Amino acid sequence: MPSTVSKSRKSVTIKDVANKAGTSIATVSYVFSNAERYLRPALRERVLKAAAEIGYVKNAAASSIKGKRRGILAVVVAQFGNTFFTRMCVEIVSIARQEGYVVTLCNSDEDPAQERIILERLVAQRIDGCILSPALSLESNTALLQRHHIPYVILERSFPASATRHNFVGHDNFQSGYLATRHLLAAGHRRIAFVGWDSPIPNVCERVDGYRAALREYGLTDKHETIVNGELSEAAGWRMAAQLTGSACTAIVLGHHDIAKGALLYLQHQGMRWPGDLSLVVIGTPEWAGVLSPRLTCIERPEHQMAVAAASLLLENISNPNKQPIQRMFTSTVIEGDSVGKSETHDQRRQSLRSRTAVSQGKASLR
Amino acid sequence: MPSTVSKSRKSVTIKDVANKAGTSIATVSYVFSNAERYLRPALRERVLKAAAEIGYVKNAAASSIKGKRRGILAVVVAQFGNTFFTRMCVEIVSIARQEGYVVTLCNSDEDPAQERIILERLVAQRIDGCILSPALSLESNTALLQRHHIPYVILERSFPASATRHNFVGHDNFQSGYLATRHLLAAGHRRIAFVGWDSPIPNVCERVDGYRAALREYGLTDKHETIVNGELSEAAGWRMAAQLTGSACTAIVLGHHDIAKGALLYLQHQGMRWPGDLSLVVIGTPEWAGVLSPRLTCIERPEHQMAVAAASLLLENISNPNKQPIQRMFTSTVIEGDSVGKSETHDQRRQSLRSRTAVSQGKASLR
DNA sequence: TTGAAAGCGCTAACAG
DNA sequence: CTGTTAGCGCTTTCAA
Repeated sequence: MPSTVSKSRKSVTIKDVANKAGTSIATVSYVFSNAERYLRPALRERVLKAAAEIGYVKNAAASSIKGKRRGILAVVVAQFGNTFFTRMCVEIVSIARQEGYVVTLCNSDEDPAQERIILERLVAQRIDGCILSPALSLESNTALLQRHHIPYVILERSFPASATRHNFVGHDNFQSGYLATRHLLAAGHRRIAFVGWDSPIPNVCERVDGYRAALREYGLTDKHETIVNGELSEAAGWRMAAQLTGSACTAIVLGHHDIAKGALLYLQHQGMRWPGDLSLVVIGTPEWAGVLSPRLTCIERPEHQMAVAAASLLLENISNPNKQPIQRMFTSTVIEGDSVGKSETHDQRRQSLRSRTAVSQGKASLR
Repeated sequence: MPSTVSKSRKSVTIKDVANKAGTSIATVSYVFSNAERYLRPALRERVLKAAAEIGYVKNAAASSIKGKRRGILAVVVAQFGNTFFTRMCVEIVSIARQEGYVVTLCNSDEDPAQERIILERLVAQRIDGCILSPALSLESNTALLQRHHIPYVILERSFPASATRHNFVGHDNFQSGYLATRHLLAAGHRRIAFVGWDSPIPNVCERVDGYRAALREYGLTDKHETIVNGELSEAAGWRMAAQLTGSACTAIVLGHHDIAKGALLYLQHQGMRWPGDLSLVVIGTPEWAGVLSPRLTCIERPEHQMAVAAASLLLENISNPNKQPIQRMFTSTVIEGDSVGKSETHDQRRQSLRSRTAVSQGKASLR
């Protein structure tokens, strides 16, 4: 794979600049990498001028093998097309640039083996740091980063066990599932389905746990649970929605936006309307949620805060590699749309509300 | 900015492997970078084993200063959040990985100065090649790449003048505007508005030209043109849609999906329905186009083909730097939704159709 | 069949 | 104040 590059002409080096400016390569090096060192302003100018004339740009690769930082960060995600990650990437890239880094974005496509290859390639590049959203809870991949002393922060996908050994930034999946469900419960719904994603990563399970916890809080047992899972695709969403139409459910928590899209398509296909025929809450904020009419009620994860936190944490760890790893967990909020209607079990609801703590975000907006 | 990195422990090098395996660094180097050179299988094995044990990974940066390729490609786009570019990026990254490259994605945010900084940083990294979607038709930025002999291909954003001097992959913006408009004309509409983006890049103008050409083909003069432009934002889309409601227009070509979103929001806010009150065609394929009901009719750009073409062209140019630059232009297609209805000027339309060439894609789907 | 040694472009003591 | 010089990790003659 690594073949020789047939450079037509050699690229201009520090030596060329030195010749042109009539000085030594050391001086040129100082001009470009050591602001402290005092140089006669005239000399400095001469070097700069010479460099500009012949178009010199310092070779960061050569510089890095002498112990200087590389100027490259990496972000490795499992679902690059997922807007949740895309948005965070945009943010991270922009923060990194302000600090003088370029960032390499990689997509493991939910495949741990791919992830391994990518990480090895990144280690080969001796990147300065890495933000990783692991495809699976594979400790062996983070071990690789550790062995090469590459600072990293785990984003969103968590390691159940040894959490405190890693820097971590994520959002509370349990709380997302809980919030979505409570929102529907507060609107009076008692038969609520959860449409999820049959995944090896823990995130989804946590959302289901949140769903369950909310039901329990309203005194509902597992007889009231309706949980369907499928693979992560629109087609699966369509299928699962179809599966649900026979059921007694009056509301659905859509656990992932891709699945939500398929489900919605099915509902429209069947001529069903929301919130009339079915109340809906989706976990995530797909672009289309606000364009649909009636608008969808969403659970918004704090993408911006998470991106900022991940980037800062990484940058801190680069400047101080001995820093203790820390974990930061963010919570989601309800973005009210018009897809949640009052259920017929209206009276029950009022009782519920009275007997419990205030459910501020649970106010259903009725269109 | 480029500060020293305080490496806690030095990373493992070729020398460590040589020691461990009881051989010379030359041999280790051959094992890892020259498959041709014959080595006693036993020795090769010994080296491999030693390397695995101490976790050696070749330093690509050091390797590159001896003339080996870097293993890094870059993609620089002007609107990273734009799904059109995001989708192509995903594709390009995946092709590049198969060839052993990691890719650095950068976002110039439509700012030529940012683009300049980014490109300088990439040159400093001595990347092997670059796919660039320029913020503006700034030749000076491509000149930088040329001076450093970095192969590149221009993506989508074209240089009007010296086109043949660059590798180029793009789609025909004129044709997109034309197709959208003709689709509406064929459905009988005669008062068609074009909602565009007031941009310095030529793409948008080309779309408007296509719009005009289609009108002319149907015998309509500039008195029938309604063109509104604003900045590139949802808010502007909303405003422009508002501006249009008073007009006599029965159909709108939405020139960009961000603007389309704002416009749609406005129409919904006003309680207007499509295609009943207004027929719509959007240039681009936003995710939400298929979720809306009725679905939006879209002009789809061949993102996949473009990404493949750009990546292959770049890879070809890397292996053969003296290759003549080539230009590849792709065309769009109509994705029929249900947002185009027959206009009242139905009779005019039939006449038009008879007197002209067949307008195959112009078949309106009536819901 | 292998290894010694001369660099690649750059940095940083250390002299002058 | 500036330049000489010894490497950084790796590749590649060239000699053994």
